[in-house]
Amino acid sequence: MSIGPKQSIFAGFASVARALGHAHRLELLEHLAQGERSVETLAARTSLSIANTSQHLQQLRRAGLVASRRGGKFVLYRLTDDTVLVLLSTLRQVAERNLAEVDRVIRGYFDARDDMEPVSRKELVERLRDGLVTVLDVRPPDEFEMGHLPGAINIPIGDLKARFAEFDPRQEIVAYCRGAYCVMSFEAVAALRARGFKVRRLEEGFPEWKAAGLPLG
Amino acid sequence: MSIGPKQSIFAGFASVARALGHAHRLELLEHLAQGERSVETLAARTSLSIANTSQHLQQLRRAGLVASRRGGKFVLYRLTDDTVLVLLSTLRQVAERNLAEVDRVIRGYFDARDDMEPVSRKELVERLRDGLVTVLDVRPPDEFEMGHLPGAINIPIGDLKARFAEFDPRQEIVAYCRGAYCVMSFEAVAALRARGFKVRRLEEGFPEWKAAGLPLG
DNA sequence: GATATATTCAATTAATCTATTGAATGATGT
DNA sequence: ACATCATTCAATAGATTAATTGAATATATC
Repeated sequence: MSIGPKQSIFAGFASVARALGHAHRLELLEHLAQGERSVETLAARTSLSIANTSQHLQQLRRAGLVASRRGGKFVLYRLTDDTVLVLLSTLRQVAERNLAEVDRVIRGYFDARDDMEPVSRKELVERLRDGLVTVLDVRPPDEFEMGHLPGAINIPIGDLKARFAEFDPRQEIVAYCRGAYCVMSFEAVAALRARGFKVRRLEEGFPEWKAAGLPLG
Repeated sequence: MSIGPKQSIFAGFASVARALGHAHRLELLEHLAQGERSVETLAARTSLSIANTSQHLQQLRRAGLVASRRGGKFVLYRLTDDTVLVLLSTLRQVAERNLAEVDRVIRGYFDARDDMEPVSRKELVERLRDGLVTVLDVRPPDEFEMGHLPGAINIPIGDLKARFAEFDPRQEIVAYCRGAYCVMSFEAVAALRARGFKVRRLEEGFPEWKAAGLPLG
């Protein structure tokens, strides 16, 4: 006998949750949050095989989390819509708050590098208006090209130490990256502070700024 | 070699998502959203064996989604906090919007019984102030006892037809239940409309009303 | 049409998940 | 201390998921 409507609905919800139930797929979603990407590029960024990447993307697509289009030889994947970002953000908040292991990694790695309160999007919008802040995007250049905060300068983390002279020591720096736990913005803050700069991270990352409808560069 | 902090964080987030990845666990969470419950009661409400219910609850607890306490012989489970509700709500929105199978069940069953826009919490707060609406809670009495909307009358769905006389035909009725797809409120709306009453559903259910900090009965 | 590139599919293996069953554990009552 | 009730644990079997490998498919170029 078939199950009831309630069970069917819950089965559908569960299938979305299962699609999020692997670290590789969450990482793929974080990359797609920066913009549309091919399988090959995603595989390279995540160090997964192309076949494995493709399989994970199929699962994400079947769950309605990503969509794809053909662009010549390439199949380009993107997030289906902004509610996927909200879902990822809420998942993160529950895990941060309630999982001891997650809390341990946050304290042991992330907070050890930057335990200051990140700058809210609202606050940064005001600071940008006043023109009294340097905005630093530490993502790779191709992600910067796909979209960035207004007035942001793009210095990938690997180039940072070679480009310290570009910063005005009198201005505070706000650094941002792909998302709340993108290692690069934490490393950038640690490195800049070690050199005496006043620097904080932006809460979350570029995708959330964009989804909030805030101005882009 | 151990994985990096980013991978550890994603693994933690993924474990929360996996815990949501089964229809039985989502149903258990919906029941717990109404209030604290014992394993035995949850098993009875969901028609699962006690051992199976206990196993699913262990997974939910390990994922930080539920917590438990000993109350004499009984172990009482509850949702860890309100962000779990937000997570469930967002999961539902993504599934509603992006999964064809979920859309098919919604249209074929739920919308077939009530395709009117549900009443928002904000709107109901205003209508309650004016005193021009009847609020109907169709959950079982024990859930009603754990908490309900102000002024609500409790008529479980099985008793509804025997108690039509209790409704003032001049007043609109707003019916609510455990959540957005609780079958009982849809059936109640269909039955009352068939009898000529003016009736709509409340958006979502009691847990969301309570989490919004709105007054309780 | 042939070749190269990008991607997906199918088969296989290993790991993980789910439900069941019966034993073990904890609390209560006598 | 023993019996009863409620719950959890451990073992097992079957189902599902993940990664790999090689084949198949789709597109672009010549």
